[in-house]
Amino acid sequence: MINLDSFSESQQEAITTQDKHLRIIACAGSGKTTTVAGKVAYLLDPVNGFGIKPKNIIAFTYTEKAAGELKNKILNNVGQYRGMANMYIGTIHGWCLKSLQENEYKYQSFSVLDDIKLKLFVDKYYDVIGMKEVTKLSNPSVSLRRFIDTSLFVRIMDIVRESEVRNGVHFPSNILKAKRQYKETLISKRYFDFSMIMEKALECLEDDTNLTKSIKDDLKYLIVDEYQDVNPLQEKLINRLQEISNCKLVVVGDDDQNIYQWRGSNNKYIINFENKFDKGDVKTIPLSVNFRSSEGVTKLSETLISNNLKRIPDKKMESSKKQIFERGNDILYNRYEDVDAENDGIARYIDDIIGVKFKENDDEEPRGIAFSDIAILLRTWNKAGSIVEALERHNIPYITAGVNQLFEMDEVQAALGIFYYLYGDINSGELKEKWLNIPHTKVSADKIDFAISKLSEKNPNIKKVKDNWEYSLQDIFWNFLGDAEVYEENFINNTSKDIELRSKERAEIVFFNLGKFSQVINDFETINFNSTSPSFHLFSFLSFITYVAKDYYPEGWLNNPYKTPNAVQIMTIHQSKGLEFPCVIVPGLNQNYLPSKKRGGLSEWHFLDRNLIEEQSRYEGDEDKEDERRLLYVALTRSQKYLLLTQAPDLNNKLYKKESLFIQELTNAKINSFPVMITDLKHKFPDSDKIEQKPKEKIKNISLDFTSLKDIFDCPYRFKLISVFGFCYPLNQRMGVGKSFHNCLMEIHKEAKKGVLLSADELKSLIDRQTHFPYLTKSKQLTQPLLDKVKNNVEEYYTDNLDEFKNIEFVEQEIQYKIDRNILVVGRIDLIKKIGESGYYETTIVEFKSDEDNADAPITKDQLKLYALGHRELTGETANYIMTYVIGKNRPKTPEKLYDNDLEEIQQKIKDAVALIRDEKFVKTDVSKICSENCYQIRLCSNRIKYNLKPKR
DNA sequence: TCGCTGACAGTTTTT
DNA sequence: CTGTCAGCGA
Repeated sequence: MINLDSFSESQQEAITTQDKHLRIIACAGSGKTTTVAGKVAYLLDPVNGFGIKPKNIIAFTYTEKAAGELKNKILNNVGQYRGMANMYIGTIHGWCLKSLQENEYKYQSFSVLDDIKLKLFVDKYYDVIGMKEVTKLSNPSVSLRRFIDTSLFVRIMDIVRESEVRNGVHFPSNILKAKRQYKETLISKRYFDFSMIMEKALECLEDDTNLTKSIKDDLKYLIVDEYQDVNPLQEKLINRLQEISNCKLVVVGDDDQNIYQWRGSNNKYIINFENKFDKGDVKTIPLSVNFRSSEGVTKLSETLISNNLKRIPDKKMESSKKQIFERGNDILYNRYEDVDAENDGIARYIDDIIGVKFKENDDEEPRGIAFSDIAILLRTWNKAGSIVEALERHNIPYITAGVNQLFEMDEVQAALGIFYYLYGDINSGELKEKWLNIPHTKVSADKIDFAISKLSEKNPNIKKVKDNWEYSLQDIFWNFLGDAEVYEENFINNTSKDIELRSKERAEIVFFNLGKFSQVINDFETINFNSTSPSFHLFSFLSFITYVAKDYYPEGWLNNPYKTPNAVQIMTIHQSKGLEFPCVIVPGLNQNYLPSKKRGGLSEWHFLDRNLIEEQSRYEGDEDKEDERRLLYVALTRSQKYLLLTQAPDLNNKLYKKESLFIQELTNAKINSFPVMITDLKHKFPDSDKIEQKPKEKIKNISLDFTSLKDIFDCPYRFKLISVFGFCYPLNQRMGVGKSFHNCLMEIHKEAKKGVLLSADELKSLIDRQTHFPYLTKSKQLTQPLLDKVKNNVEEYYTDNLDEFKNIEFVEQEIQYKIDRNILVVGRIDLIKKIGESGYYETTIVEFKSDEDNADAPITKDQLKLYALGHRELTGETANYIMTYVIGKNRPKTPEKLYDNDLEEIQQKIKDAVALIRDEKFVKTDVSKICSENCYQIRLCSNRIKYNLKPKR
């Protein structure tokens, strides 16, 4: 199955060593992911006789993106191996959440708060969440302030839980009290934050729980990628998993690339890994050949990093010399008069290098370097602005996380105006003007007037609104856009072909920013929907925007996750980790920038005693600048061949005048003429050697769940609005009915599968536990009917289906299905039933819908067919029937026979859908029936005009 | 060349 | 709040 010949000797050793704990020290560009994927395939391969199944392996990665890449490579290696959905590949957090929810039913109804929502939550519950307890060390009468110090509080809570307490000391009582109140408040509202997921999972593993048992039985190999970035809590969890299961631990990483120490990660775990085990049980395999970079790049990087003392001794990095190093040409260090000249020099360099011949591999035909082959790597974002200006002067296309502040954009100001108007801060004329001021808009003044007039129905002071506490800002936003006919096409002004293209992009940016604003509303309402009267809800939202949101939303980024345009990429060094580029530019090599100045100002350490935390200094940066040196090391090793380092004194900032001390270290390289210093701006690359630029084809991995597929099947343009632009649906009080049903049934089925029959009381407490309506407002008249509805229907389901429970084969079975090399469809099947005797039986895949869903829609059949594909991947068998069960009506539909060509059909349908995404053909479905019946997005779609539809309100 | 003083400026981000 | 640096006096 797997061909070892394609791997280097040390890679082969890493792959085939299976009887020891393994530390793989993988230098930059050493083919780390490929090797790990090879290792997994090797372990699974029946030929090798290890008897390892997918469920015996867990692989932790640092990000979901990395997980996707690893998963993809593994799947491409193992071929037709079955049951791959049972192997966990993902983040530690992801695993913890999944395991918690599978192990303890009560956590099923919990959700995880991200950064922004967490801060909103903390601000909302300021009085009880423990923030007031945290006081200044120098002056205990000063405590953390609401809104202003929220980030500090969250950071302190993270440090307190994720770091290690120094031996012999413990936290003062106020911190402990704060921690307890913080956790209790989150739990009481059924929320986790990221640390708590890990804490709870660890607690779970410390007892003799089902989770502990399943780990003990199943886990044989635990792979941890990017091990240098593990923090103390994660290390504890990893150790615990190993201890319970006695599995082999495989850690992969590079201590020189630890750049997240300020987030608590600790290099010592990878450095001291071998000490954890007996000598004969553990092995270190260095992957020291860098297949990415030329010898020039590797030597230069090595010279730099050798100045670090706290690292694994005797480390080497050798270039595979796949890229030829051309001395004096590839690696440049340019110094300029001032920053303007520096930025201009960078732009001219880019102009110059475009079209230079480049080969990924020796045996390839060369292509011309394209814009997308070039990355500008920054230490801080504040450098981006002036570089972008220079690139614009030179007409060089670029993509960046965003230079403009979200709330400075005209369209966002206009959107915000809707709410200022409702609150009475601006008048209708001012609101109208804001909308008509958006550049290139074709939205008509009359329609704006109409939309404004409609807003009067939502005035929070009129009686109808005042008495109804369900007041959705999101809904107001969508309806305004609909009434005003704010469609994407209304921002495209096509006069000439060239302008048309740009104008299309501009229209997309407008919509992207509006989508981002929709997410701002969503973040706010997720936390604050159920608390206040309409007028106070509006007031709080505007306060949030004015005082808080600016800091919480640093920028709106326009990054299409599904394609990489041919443009220079501007990003931070941190973000560039794991990436590679033929050409890397590192500007601003000044003291205080790279290495950056230590941070002053009010910090968490004014509230939390430094002496309590083991190795506290890593949070703040070390004296020897080792952290910053690693950062430059990461930047340099992103380059395959071309590297431009620049420096110039900044006339406007006295801190950035002196050259970085790292330049000295680079110059001290023993190799002659490293680096080559020039200050002239002449052409470096002769035009005669250049050919046409040709971007490298970067096919991104796509992982799709049924929700996104459903959007594409129904209407690709809806997919664009939701998944590309990011518009969010309004929240409402009834939300949670479907999920409550689903969770109840899950617990019932899981218990039934174990053979447990529930008493009436047990069923009642089950329903209690699983019923959750996160957005119910204070007006209580809805609460009881909703609770009754879930209760009655679930109880009825239980009694009606007692006989069926013996046939349950799988509950909540995860599936994945690989469509082609880069597309993975994932999902979870509610229920699979198996009826009959051995040798002759029939399987039925069941999907539950509540009566509010459109259970009869053909799309539901597609969903079931897709699950059947996943089921076949898992078991090798094709299910016989598919069936929908409508809970509200408590009546199953008759199972439908499933045919082989059903599976082929759905497979083709998915392929077609993915092709639409890849080619960005987000066409509007041209069927008025679909548009009118179930499309909320019709408000933002020109089909509304075409079919003259009035959206339901 | 050393020490003092005042003015100035002010990260990185995933789960 | 605090690291950094230019300017100043000795």
